Amino acid sequence: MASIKDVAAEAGVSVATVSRVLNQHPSVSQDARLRVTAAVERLGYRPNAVARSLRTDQTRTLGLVISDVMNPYFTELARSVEEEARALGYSVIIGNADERPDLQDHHVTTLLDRRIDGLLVSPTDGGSPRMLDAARTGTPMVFVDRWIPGVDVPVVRSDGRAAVRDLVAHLYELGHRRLAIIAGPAATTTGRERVDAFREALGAYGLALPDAYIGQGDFQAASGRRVTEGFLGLAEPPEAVFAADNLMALGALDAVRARGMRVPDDIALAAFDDIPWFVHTGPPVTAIAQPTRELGRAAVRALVDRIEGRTGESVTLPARLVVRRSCGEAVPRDPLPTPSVPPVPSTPSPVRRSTP
Amino acid sequence: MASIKDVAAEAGVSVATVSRVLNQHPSVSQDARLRVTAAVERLGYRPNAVARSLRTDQTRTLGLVISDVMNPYFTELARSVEEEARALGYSVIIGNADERPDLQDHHVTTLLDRRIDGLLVSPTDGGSPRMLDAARTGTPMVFVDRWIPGVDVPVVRSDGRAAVRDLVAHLYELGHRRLAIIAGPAATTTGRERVDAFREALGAYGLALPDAYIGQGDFQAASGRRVTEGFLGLAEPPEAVFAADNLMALGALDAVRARGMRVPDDIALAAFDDIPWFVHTGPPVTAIAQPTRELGRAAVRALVDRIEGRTGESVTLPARLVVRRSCGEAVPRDPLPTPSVPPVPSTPSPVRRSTP
DNA sequence: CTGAAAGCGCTTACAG
DNA sequence: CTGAAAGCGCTTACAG
Repeated sequence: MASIKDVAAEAGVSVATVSRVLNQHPSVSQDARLRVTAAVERLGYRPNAVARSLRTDQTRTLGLVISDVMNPYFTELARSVEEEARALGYSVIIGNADERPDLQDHHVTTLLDRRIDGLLVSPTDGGSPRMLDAARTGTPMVFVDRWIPGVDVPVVRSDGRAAVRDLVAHLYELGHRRLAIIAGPAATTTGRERVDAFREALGAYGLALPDAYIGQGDFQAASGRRVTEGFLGLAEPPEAVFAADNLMALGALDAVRARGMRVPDDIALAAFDDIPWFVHTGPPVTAIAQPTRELGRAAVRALVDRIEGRTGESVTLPARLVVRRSCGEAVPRDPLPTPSVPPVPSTPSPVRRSTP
Repeated sequence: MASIKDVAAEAGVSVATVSRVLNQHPSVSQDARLRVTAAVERLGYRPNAVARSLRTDQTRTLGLVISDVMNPYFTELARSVEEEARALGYSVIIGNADERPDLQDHHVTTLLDRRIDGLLVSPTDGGSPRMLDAARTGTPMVFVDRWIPGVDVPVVRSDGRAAVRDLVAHLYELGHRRLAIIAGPAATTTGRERVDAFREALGAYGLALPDAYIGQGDFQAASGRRVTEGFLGLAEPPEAVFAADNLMALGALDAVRARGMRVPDDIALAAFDDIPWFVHTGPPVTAIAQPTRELGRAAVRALVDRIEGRTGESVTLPARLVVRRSCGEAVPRDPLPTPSVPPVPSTPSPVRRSTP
């Protein structure tokens, strides 16, 4: 592969001049510029980003450590992160933690070894020593979706409290009183917050959230199935189940189906995180939608701000309820599919019905 | 961040010795080794992968350019690629082409600039000049899923011909005679092959595939919707529609639903590529499942073989039909979810019914 | 406007 | 077994 030396020789100038042309340095003669660009063209030369990084001490690369790529919510987040990063002139390297702290650690280490300019993390747990260390030693860093309390890093996330209140109101209105939740890992903020928000919303209706109605999941489908089986085996099973993410809702559907029961006739179901498939499940699933694209964008902007010496602030965007038929609403049909990424609503927490 | 010099100073040896310890070079005294490892520990030193890459001319990184991350099939492929790469000591950088040739080109260029050791590509089109160039100039490369004819690069893919035959047999058996297909882009091999296989299978039953029953899609949901609307508007609409990927099947479901019609009562539907959600759609969708994990694994192995100077051969694995209810089968219920990634069957093309 | 030279953080023959 | 030195491909003060 041609190097800058080859280009210099071909153009009859020094490598310094070639470098200047490549980096649009102003003080290069028109003549030199022309000869260099011609030589670059002839040789099909492309600068070696590795060498450039070593010299400039910047890789123009962002690391994104995500909890689980197979989760459509995170896939979409990753996509929007890459999009915004590209627009700002950065590449992104994705590390998939698969909800495993050890894997998360592996990726943080690898990314840091590669000297990425900044790190975007959706932590799987309380934070590995290496990650905490990176935060402390000044690696530009931003948390997305989930965060670690007590660590001084901006957080870009959405607030689902109002949407959870709307969901509980919706369930209450439909006559459901025994409401259960499939929680995420207590080690994650989203795992804890969604339970808290749910409990608080129930409280407003004078409803309790007994321990038996809090199932411990891990954000993976299998745990949703397991927890739901437990719920269905109770002497007094819940009338409605709220899954704290879309994969556990999938597992819940599996469990209900395996029992030969039906949603919403036998049990109501709702999920945190809306995804395109929820429009097409049997029945379509009522869900709380996050402004995923906007979260990804905001996270990248905050991180790049930090990298480039600007402030880079935390951002919280509202989530909103999307009502479908899985909680028992008496709606005959769902005529139009809901777009998976609706625009951010202007009002704090509008309840949107996918059936006009 | 501590450099190798700091470690050398701390341990009282030369950087050469530090490097030898780091790379487990045998000829280092026990004493030196101990002092170095202690110094590394104390300083929290991590070697700079950028510098190492520049020196050794290898990045231990694979590039993966994928047609569309939001497509669950490719997400799963990417996941298994990363898994296998990690097992072999490589990282992977994913570039999402979003089915856009210009984006594909952008990622290929970026990846090459970063001097990745090898490239895994699922081409979105006939191949950009830069990619073809990379293949010609000897960048280790392997095609996955899709490939470009005439380019001397190993191909790892699955063969869906037998499964498509099984699908047509299934549709025929259920009484369907007017069969249509939502095709992928003609610029992709999978786009062309699936139509060919379908046409060939129809021929075996004396059935034709008229032009009006070949809808041109682009592997994205919107095109599946558009094409299906066209089918439904025909004087003589098809009785069954075969979508060449899962996203277009999603779009087809949208279109049918928007018309106030139902699957399979009004029209049968089947898809290429099986995904976990197909178990839960209304109705569960009959699909052709690829051994996705195995494809990812095989692709990485072939690529690493090439990188490390071994041969690296093409691999073709069979796809298989998974029958559910979307084609009209008289099956009352689907008691157990189909695993999204079943083991590779030993027989060439077993028809698997998800309902025993 | 231009070039020679130093240096980014490593690895690795080479000599001892 | 060990170290001094060269060199990977760039960028960038510094001098002219």
